[in-house]
Amino acid sequence: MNESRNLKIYNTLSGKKEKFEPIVEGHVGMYVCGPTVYNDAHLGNCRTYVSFDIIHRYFIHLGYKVRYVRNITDVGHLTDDGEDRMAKGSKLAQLEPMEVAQKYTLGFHEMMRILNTLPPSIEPRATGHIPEQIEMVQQILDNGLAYESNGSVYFNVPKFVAEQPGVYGSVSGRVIDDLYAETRELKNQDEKAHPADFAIWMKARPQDLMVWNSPWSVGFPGWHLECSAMSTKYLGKTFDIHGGGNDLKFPHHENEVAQNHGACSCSPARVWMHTNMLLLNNKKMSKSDGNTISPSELFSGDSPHTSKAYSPMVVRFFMLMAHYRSTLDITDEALLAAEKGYKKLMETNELLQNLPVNPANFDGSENEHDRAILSMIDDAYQGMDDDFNTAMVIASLNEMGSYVHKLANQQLPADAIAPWVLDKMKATFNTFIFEILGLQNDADAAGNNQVVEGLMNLVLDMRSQARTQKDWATSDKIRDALAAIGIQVKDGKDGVSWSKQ
RNA sequence: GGUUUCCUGGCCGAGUGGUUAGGCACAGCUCUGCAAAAGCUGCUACAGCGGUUCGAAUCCGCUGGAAACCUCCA
Repeated sequence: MNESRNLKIYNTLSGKKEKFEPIVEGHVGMYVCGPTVYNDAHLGNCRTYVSFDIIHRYFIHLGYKVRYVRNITDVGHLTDDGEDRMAKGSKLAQLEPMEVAQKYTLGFHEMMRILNTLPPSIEPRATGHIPEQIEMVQQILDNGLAYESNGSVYFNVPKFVAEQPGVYGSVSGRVIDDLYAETRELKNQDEKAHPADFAIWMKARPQDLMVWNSPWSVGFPGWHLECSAMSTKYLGKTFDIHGGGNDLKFPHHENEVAQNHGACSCSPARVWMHTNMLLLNNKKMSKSDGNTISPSELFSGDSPHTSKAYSPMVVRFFMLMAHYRSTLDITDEALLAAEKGYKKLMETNELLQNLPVNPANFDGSENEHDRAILSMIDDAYQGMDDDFNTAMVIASLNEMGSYVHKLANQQLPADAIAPWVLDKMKATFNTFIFEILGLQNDADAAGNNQVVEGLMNLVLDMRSQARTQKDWATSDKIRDALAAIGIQVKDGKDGVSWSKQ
């Protein structure tokens, strides 16, 4: 456990950054609302889960034992026409509902793997926790905070507000009176005692396919219940962190909190974290209104919004250049900038790891360069400690990168930096880039082929010979031919290197 | 209509009551057979108008603009 850290996290409940204090020393329990698997994962989902991946990774880095729970929603959400989403998708495709869920679950996992996110500790499915949800409905009924109406069960919001004041509205910052004033045309309004009430169990209609037996009717659980039931089951009644996208604050998270209170009179999570939206054309990306670019379109370049393909790691890096609580606008120009920045950082790290550490002629004193580098390392940690500010981390790494290049180019003598400081910088780079930011080096994957490596060495060796003989025609032909197939030759001071574009 | 958030240099994007974020682009230079690559240097902004303050881009107010939520959504 790294005792020196002073991690602060922005808590939606208080609207402030708070020092993180785990409930159980050395352990972190974190629940994040997962995807609904009735469609391909879209980039917005990816951003949220990349953001929480960083949080997950940093807790691990700090030495916490983390239980990270992220659910798969494979049932229970209604569409505008009142039909269960999963059922709708399955009817269109003539597939079993669970077949649809399985297909998109696998696709989601593949996308998470491509983006190099660590898997959660537990990934519970809503359909696998129907008994737990029924039990929770019963508890809420027993506590008098819900009522049955025509086979469905509704959460009694006004009663809850009266009995446990100050809770409802605390996540979304909504005022109760405003909520009550929003008398809209909603579904099943006639069954509800109050417009603000919401279903925790829905009686099925003939067209609903995914249904279960319950004490009240054959039906399915309410839209927010799964997270309440599953977080309680795996993390306890009160746990450290609950996260999700900004757009889930209301009604999803608000109702979730109400359900937990309604069941056990206790607050589910101490800290609520919300990630901000990914923007396209300066608007929220959204499946429903078509303002979207899919991950695969981004990776293949097959989109009207981009000029070329971007690798998953470039996309991940792009996301990390912004803070998770800020909106992030996707533009081709910004992606291009991220791609260059990513490649440069990777190359800088290669350069750094290959710098010789030479303690022999070091005089033992700590100089201004050492202090500057140590201060930058500290900045990187402070960035993470300040509500996971990855943008600050990247800035610090880039600043250190300037030193790396100066050393590599001998603009600074090799012994300008204390050996132990250089060692520490090497370790810091590796730790931050690969462990905490979770980046992978695309170049490793591309060049990790002995045949290619051998051929390139041969070709570049021939070019070097031609150059020694001032046979520019031959050397330029080799260079241009390689460029034509996307390989860039880089003539450096200490020899030739190459990279795939 | 209600609630909330945001408005930073050519672009993206951090941060802060007084001192260079960083990246990309651009310009100059170094290196180089030429080019590319790489490095160095430069480019110093904070929507507008008021107020608080010794001092505000940072706090407060107003105006303008944008977005999110209020309906499934990460």
